[in-house]
Amino acid sequence: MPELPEVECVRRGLARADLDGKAIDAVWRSSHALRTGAFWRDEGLHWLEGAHTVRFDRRGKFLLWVLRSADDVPLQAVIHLGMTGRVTVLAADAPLLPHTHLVVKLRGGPQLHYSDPRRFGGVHVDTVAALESAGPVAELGPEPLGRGFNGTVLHERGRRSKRAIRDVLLDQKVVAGLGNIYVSEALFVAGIPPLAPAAELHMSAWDRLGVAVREVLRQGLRNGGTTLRDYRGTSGERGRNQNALKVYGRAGQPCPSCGASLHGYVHGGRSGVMCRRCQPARRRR
DNA sequence: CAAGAATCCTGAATGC
DNA sequence: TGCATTCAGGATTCTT
Repeated sequence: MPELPEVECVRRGLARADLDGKAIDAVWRSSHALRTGAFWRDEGLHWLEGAHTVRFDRRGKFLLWVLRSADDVPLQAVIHLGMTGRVTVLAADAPLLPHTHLVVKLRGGPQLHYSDPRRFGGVHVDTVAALESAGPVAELGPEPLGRGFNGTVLHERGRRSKRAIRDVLLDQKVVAGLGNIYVSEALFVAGIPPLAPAAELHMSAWDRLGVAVREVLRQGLRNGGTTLRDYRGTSGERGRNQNALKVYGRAGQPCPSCGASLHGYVHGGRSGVMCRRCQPARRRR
């Protein structure tokens, strides 16, 4: 499941593909619906025709394709990869990947394909002006790898919550870009039990968490993202961070720190992994 | 307001 | 071997 490091790797792949300034010649859309709802619509897709790429940005788990329309209006294609979404840069004559839902043909040859077997992802094109005032990107919390993010920021945004700290970290309005994998990893690194109520954490725990969140995300980035099953980069390449995960996906295996058997759990319909000895409800003094 | 469940979806993994 | 069932989960929406 793509989280911040995976989406950032996709962004970097697109930035390296040298697409800036290339105009869009054609847009093809499959008949299968992608994510729908109050925000996600197909209506803006036609704006892509004739637009050209300015750059690729990212906010949390959202990939932002920054464009300028044919009549010079600033646009963004907001792309969420959901669970199985992939953005692939392909040559002009490349065949469609399975479950391709959007193909954008650029002048001079290259194509961008959006494929997504489970269709939990979405693509939404709108003016920058509209996107700044409404929609999921407008409501995101701070970037965990951004300047000034630390335990104090997390504490400020989460300390009043009675929810489990793991649920607070998964809340994109609290901090943008974390999912199941990196939350499990960060809580392990910080030595905090996932189900501890956020309001009961000491400041020292928030500080450790602020450091740990950045550490695990940076490691994910360095390793080209985590490919447990579906994630691929813009050339179809797998990440390598799955080999570096300390706890996620390793339930039943020995804790890399103390050797105790790692504990898999489900909470709020989402699974996680922890070490009961290294992440005790009450910390040893 | 918050916690939990249902919803969307397909392919891989598991069960018999 | 083959068919049926289960599971996976990000974000939203509904229910309690």
